[in-house]
Amino acid sequence: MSMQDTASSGVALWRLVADGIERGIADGRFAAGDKLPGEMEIAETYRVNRHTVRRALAALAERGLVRAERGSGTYVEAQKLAYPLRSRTRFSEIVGAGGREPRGQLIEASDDIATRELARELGLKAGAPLVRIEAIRLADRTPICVSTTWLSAELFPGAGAVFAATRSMTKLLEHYGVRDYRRGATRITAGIVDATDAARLDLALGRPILVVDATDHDLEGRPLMTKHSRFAAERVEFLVENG
Amino acid sequence: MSMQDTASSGVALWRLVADGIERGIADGRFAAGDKLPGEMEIAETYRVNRHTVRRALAALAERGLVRAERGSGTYVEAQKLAYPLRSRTRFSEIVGAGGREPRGQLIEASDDIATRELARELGLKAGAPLVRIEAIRLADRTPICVSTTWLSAELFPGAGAVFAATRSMTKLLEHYGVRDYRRGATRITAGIVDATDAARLDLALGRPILVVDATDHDLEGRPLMTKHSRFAAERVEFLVENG
DNA sequence: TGAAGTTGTCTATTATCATAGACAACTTCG
DNA sequence: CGAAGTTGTCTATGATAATAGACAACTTCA
Repeated sequence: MSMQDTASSGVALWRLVADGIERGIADGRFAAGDKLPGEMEIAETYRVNRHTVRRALAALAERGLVRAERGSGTYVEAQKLAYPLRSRTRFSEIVGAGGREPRGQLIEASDDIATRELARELGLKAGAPLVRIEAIRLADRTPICVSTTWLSAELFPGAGAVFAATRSMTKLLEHYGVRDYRRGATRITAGIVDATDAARLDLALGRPILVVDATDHDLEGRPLMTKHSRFAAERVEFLVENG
Repeated sequence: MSMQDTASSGVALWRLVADGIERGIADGRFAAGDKLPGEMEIAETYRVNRHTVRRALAALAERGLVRAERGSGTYVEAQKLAYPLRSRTRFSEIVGAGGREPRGQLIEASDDIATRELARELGLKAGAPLVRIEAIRLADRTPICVSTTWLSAELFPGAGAVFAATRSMTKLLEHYGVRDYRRGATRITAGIVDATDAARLDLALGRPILVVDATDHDLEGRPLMTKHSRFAAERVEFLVENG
């Protein structure tokens, strides 16, 4: 198989190889710390040139998923991010606990108007002015999730700019004097990634995603913000703790 | 966006455009007979060169999904294949009823050994010799499903060669003197396509598939063959008729 | 120490991807 | 008819994708 001698599918060969290896890591065939097969062996199993394998491994290494050691082999770096769903959920703490570096980045901030549903979640009237923040969160260099967050524009004026500077929801709330907050009910569903999120999460089109809807409250129970998050299903594992 | 000025994702631009249009057809934004937007307009919405759009449309036209009319426009040809699940289910009849030409093709035939589960379905002992047939079914030039079929090697010796010649399970059974057969219980689940099936079905990696497991019996209730089929979810719609 | 196996780097070639511009051929509609 | 809009075809250019072969640099292990 190659881009030259068969009808092209529009998907580069190295991407097929990279996806195959990533799937192997995701489903446990290659565990964290494991040594991958040699480049030659991978090339033979996929019936592909060794350079094509190297392109695939380079893409995975660039995301921190594998690490090559000259003369020795290529090793699996990452594992599924264990993501406990607790009342006090902080992305940075969860990622940091796994020894990885949390990062956040603003994609877009804009003004919005509360739908009836958003208003109910936030304890506002329908039509109330909102700030809508579209952000992506990464562990090391691997995108984990994209979130759409809505806050009251009256309570948090200029929230978009503050998030762009701090890159953290926790610090954003601190900026407005909120010292602590808790997560309310969380709804989890699954779906297929759309083209926009696929590009943001560096996911192949149509891969499964975990969809999480949740609203955070301050310690008095007043709603602060409501979120709609889409997680790359193959990179994260939710842990629900009973009790 | 282009292959040149951004980090490449390993998926060709024309494929993204083609997938977008096909999704539009699948979810009803473009109905059968509808005129698509002009090539220029599509190019603008995807921010892509017109030639790239033409490449995408050519791929869809080659599969019979759209039809271009010079000077007029490009029109949607296909619609989801309505696939009724009845006791007497024949792929060729279902496809023919929709005015499309059914095709079947052998991918691979090999000997196999009955697992406990396969043996139970076929009324054999575990370890009994089987013939395993891997086949793909198309409506016109669009792949609809890939099936793995197991038959008893003792009852149907050389079944692989017969299927390769006849390209039809019904004719294969006729060759061995089976004049009619009925479908037993059918189990339907969903999943994500793997790389092998994705290539066979001309599906993007990770797209949803409908997984059907079923066993066919002769009129006396003796099991003939058991199947494991994977349908491209976006091209087919199962109809379950009550009664 | 030395052989075998591994990743890293280099050159080279061919096909595909994407863009750009121009014009022909055709349909639709006023 | 004639203008506007559509698909079809041509040439051209630069960047990627994939293959092939060779050799260096390094690690592991007997």
